[in-house]
This record gives sequence, C-alpha cells and structure tokens, in this order.
Amino acid sequence: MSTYKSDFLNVLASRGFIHQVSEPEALDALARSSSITAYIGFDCTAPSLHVGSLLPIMMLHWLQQTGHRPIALMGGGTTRVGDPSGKDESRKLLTDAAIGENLKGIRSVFTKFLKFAESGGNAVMANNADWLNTLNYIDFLRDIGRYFSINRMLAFDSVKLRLDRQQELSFLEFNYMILQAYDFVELFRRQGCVLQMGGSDQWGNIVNGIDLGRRLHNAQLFALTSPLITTSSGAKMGKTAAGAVWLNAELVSPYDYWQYWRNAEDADVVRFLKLFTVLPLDEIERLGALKGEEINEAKKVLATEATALVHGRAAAEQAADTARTTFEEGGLSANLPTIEIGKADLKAGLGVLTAFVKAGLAASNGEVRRAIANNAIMINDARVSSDKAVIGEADVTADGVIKLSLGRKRHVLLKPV
RNA sequence: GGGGGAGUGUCCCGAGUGGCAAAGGGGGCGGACUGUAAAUCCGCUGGCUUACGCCUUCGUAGGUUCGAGUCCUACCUCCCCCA
Repeated sequence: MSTYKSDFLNVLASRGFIHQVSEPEALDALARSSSITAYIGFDCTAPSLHVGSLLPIMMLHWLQQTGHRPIALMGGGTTRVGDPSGKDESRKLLTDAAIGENLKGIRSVFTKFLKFAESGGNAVMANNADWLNTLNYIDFLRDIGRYFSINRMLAFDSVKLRLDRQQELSFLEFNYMILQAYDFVELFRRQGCVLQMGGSDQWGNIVNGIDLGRRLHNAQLFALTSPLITTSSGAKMGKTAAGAVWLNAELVSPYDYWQYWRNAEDADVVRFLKLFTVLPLDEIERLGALKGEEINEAKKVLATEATALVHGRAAAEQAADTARTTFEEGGLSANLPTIEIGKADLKAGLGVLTAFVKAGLAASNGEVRRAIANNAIMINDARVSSDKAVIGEADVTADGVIKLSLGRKRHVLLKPV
C-alpha cells in the first residue's frame, strides 16, 4: 500500500504514524541513500513523560531502527520561558534546578527506546538551553529576525486563528515559532539534522524552521508530522482518574500501566498495536482478525508488549500474570500494588475510610462513603455496607495480606509489617 | 484616552430574581448488563462528621445587609466599539 522506497518512511506509513510530509519524494530518496538525522522536541515541564508523548518517541525509535540517527531535543530553554499557549493563566515559572531534575527523569525514559552512545548507539539528547540561554537579543534580531516575514507568519494557522477570533496573541507567543525554527537550524548546524518530526499541530512551526534553513544555509530540510491520536470515543490519550499515565515506574506502576492498555477499546486495538508496540505487521493483522470475546487476547498482547517497551519484558510478564490471577482466577496475587501498614495500627483496628484513603484508592473519607453507598467497596472480596466497618488482624488472609477493592478493577493489598 | 461587556463548583462548558453547596451538560468514577470492551440504563462527582450540623467555594480586596455568586467601591485579567 505504501508508495515509499525507504525503510524509514515505509515503516512509519504502514504503522500509521504519518499525517503530513514535506516533499515526500526528496525525503524518501535521501532516507534511502543515506543515514539521516532527525529530531523531535519535548517539553520538560514535568518529571516524566506520559503516554501522550509516546507517539513521537516511537517515531524516533523507528528512525533509529531503520538505520538513522535520532535526536531528542529537550526544551530546557523554552521551558524557562513557559509556553504561553495554555490560555487562562501563565504557567508558574520553573526554577533551573527543577528543570534539571525533570530532564533527568525524562532522560531515563528515552534510554528505554533509543540507544545512546553509552549503550553503543548513535542517539543524541540535546537541550536547547545550550544555545537559547546565551542569545543576544539584538544579534538574534539581526541574524535571524531579518529572515522572518511578518506577512508570512500572520498567514500561519496558529496565528491566523487567533487573530481572526480577535484573541490576544502576545509577542512572546508570537516569537515561540521563531525560537523553534531557530532550534531546527541550530541542530542542522551542530548535528547535520535535516528532519523535524512532531504532532500535526507542529506543522507550522516546523515549516518555519525549514524556511529559515533555506534562507540561512540554502539547506533542504524536511517536516514530518503524526496524526493527533485520540481513543475511538474521542477522548485524549493518557488521562485516567488517577491522573496522567506516566512512563516512569515511580509514578505509575507497571501493573497500572499494563491495565491502562488492557482496558483499551475494541476499535483501538489494531491502531494501538501498530503505534505503540514493535510487533511485526502480519502478527498485528492476525490479532486484528479476532472477533468478539477473542479480541481480549489481542488486548493482552497489546498491554504486555506496550508495557515491555517501557518497563522491560520481566515487569510486563509479571503484570500480565498478576492480572490473570486477579481477574481470571479470582485469586489473590501478591504482585498487586501493596501498601505497608503498621502491625500495631492494625491491632488497634483500622477504619475502612482511613484504610481506603491510605491505600490511595480514594481521595477523601467522603469519597469512600459514597463508594460504599454505591456498593463498590470490598475487603477480601466481601462487600462492605457500612462506613463504620473496621479492619483488624482477623482480616489478614492466609497470604498475610488484606485485599482492598474499589469496583471490580482497582485493587490494593495491605501488608502488615 | 472614552464607552460597553465578561471572569461561576481548581477537569471543561455553562444557568443563576439577595436566602445556594449554587440548575444543566460534557468528562470522570461506581453499579447493572457484558468480554477488565463499546452501547444502554441507574447512582455519585467540595471538605470534616454516625448524625443534627460545621467549614471552604462563584477573578482579587474591601463595603452595604439579619443574610451576597447576585447590590456598591477599588483593583487585576480578557473581549467588543469609538479615539
């Protein structure tokens, strides 16, 4: 089905990563005849990346797998300013120390998907703070600003929409695309980077970089964007009641991560298998042919494969195993998320309300009360009907734990220590 | 610089005559049905409390009032029209 000749574009196209490409023939030819360098920019406003960033990460992964060189660009410089596009309130400015911390957490995610020099690969992690922090305003205007035509910038969707709706567009925000364009050229100079990838909303910004590259260095640069991924019901990826689905194990356990993918909707399974696992396409096709109840098998594969990428094969198998014991055999797996509790506290008796809040299954006592009223609370698989129920030593099972459940899907073990 | 309008439950949108813990959606969570899915139906969706009840919420800060999201004043932010 694909019309590309290079492995790189073929893989991306057949797995559903491509939304738009600038000059596809030229890029295809280049990717076929040589090893190219490409980058994607990432914000570092949080200590980890979440599922929403997985798509671009996978693009870098495939880039490297097909013989090219990926650069993960951290927005250390742009984060210092704060992306103004989040309308209502300007974001709190992060301290440099906090940004540094975030960078470390994010870096550990990338090492799972890309091979950096220390593991014998050619992937590069860059930080735009390295060049943005030292920019001199007047020099920058003279060297870079002269190449930007306001007329053209005004025509870009991101700007045009705002102006059409008579909404405020700050000068800072207006400059954001210039900085991003500059990043691209800077990476071209430093690393010979010729391709920038990103979400479809980045198209305008990327194209600006291409333009700047041509004007400054007569370079031919390329853009490739991915479609915006939502679930079939239209929800954004990566948000659950517990918050974002982070990729770091300290923030979201491998078990919960596995569950996130296991609960995917039927209609999303094939698409997600292509995008978020590295399974061969014919295997995915086979899984996609499953109908009705059998599609659960495909979901388990999706969950295990996706989890293995982020947390490693062992953790993924363990999560799958835990899920099987818990859901299919109705049993109790010691691998469920476990909260430790003092023996003395238990002896004195622990109220259900406190216990569930402590276990992180509910945010407040009131929430537990409502859950009880909704028939959703179970201790060792027995319904609790009173918010005055007390958990004591007698509730410890033969396995030495107490199982708390909220609904059928969320379980936590209390372990006396 | 002048005139007009807006900011509501810390997820979003959005009603709101001075008596409101504040209509209604969406989203989320739970229950039923299923396949740990979707669709559908039902319940919940500020905190503390066994409970009476108490506390905290409608841009910010004051004021009027027995009582203010609702009235007054100042300030902040945004939008529209005129200059």
